[in-house]
Amino acid sequence: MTKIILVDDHKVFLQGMEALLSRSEDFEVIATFTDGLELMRYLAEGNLPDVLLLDIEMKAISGVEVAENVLKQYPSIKVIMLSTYFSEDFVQHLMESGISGYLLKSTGFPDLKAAINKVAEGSFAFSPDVMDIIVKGFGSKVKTKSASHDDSNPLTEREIELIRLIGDELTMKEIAEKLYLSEHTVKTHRKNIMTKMDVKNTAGMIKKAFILGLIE
Amino acid sequence: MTKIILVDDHKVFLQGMEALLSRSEDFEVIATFTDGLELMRYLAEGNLPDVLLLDIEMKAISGVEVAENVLKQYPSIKVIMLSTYFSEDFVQHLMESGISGYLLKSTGFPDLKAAINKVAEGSFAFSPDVMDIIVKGFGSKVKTKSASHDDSNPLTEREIELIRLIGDELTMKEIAEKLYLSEHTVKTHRKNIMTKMDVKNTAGMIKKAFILGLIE
DNA sequence: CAATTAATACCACAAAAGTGGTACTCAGTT
DNA sequence: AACTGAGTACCACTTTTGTGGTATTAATTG
Repeated sequence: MTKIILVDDHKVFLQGMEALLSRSEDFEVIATFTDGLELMRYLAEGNLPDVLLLDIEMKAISGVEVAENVLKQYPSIKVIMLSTYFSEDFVQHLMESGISGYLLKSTGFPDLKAAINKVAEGSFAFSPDVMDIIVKGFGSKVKTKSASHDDSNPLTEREIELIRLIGDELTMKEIAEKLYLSEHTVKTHRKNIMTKMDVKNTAGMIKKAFILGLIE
Repeated sequence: MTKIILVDDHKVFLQGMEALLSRSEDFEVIATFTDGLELMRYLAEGNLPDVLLLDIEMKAISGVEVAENVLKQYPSIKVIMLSTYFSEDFVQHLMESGISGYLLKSTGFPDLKAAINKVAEGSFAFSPDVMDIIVKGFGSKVKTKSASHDDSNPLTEREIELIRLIGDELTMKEIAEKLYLSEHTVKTHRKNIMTKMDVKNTAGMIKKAFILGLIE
């Protein structure tokens, strides 16, 4: 019997998943949460699942942060990320943090069940598309370590704040006014953000921020 | 017994919803689809549901287009849109097309069931947050019809193509080269896109495109 | 056939974004 | 006490976006 916790900010999804998983004898959904903070509180009370299914796109705290915290504090918990999209560097970063799986939501339920079982047994489970990326990624990593960008990615809180304001269509000048900062400062932040995110322009930044669940 | 069709490109979500709905005597899920084209084909064969639950964010064809086609061709079908986000003008536009409901995925299953029932009876169902927007929106619509932007929104295929390329971080020049167009043309397209989408800059455009399921 | 829409192309100017630096301060860490 | 990371600030320069027009063509639709 595999004990599972589900986290996703879409309640219907959560309930649907619970219904599906509960039909199987192998799984027990011990709790569901719509945000990472509640989850952390629950874990702190000593309620530890075998597998944690974690949606990546969450508003309050991004799924990535939650995953990292959980893995650091409770290394015995197997974490499977669920996402609509995939992003190469992103998956790599998460793998270094120790996730056991990364599945796309376009995956069917049978595959999901199989994935949970594999992970519960200590193995790994990644969507085929994701596997491609991983394999390719690791190949290029060995060859061109230097060409690889800053993979100690973490955007600071301030930077994420900036990203959101940029997403709200504010210009650097407007952001500077709003935050009582110099326009120079804001431009520096944006510059750093783009370097960290490895994007070329605003379009890429906003798109990636969306994929990473940083905005909306 | 309400006949339901579900459309969402996340298979797990689809299967979860089906499981949940099937537990109730009131509902019968007659089919599920991961894209709009298959749905249209199925409807064309004469398989008509009472209620169509339609995810808005879909890659191939956006949920909005699907909704409009369905409503035009099969006015008897009640359409409920499911979305992660809401956007004022967007909801208004859809309402003019005749949708019966617009729910956020953060809605719980009980509310969803209630919504389906209401809609099946010929009523409407909108998430509370969405209601706020509608009420506010209609207020301002009466007052400042002129201030309201172009609500005959439809982006052309070419425009959507451009949006995707912009999202891929290409500049106007690069897009022009790629598409064998003059840079002027590309700029004109972008200008029109921004007017239609009612956004101020690239950041807004990409964000909205994401929300509308136009990219990724 | 007239009207509309999509796609194309051009112009000129203003406003931002993007590039590539340096550098200071404050907290927290080693 | 030295180091690091986050946040702040500045400079100079180039490129791209964004604004606000006009206009032609082909295709579609009323």
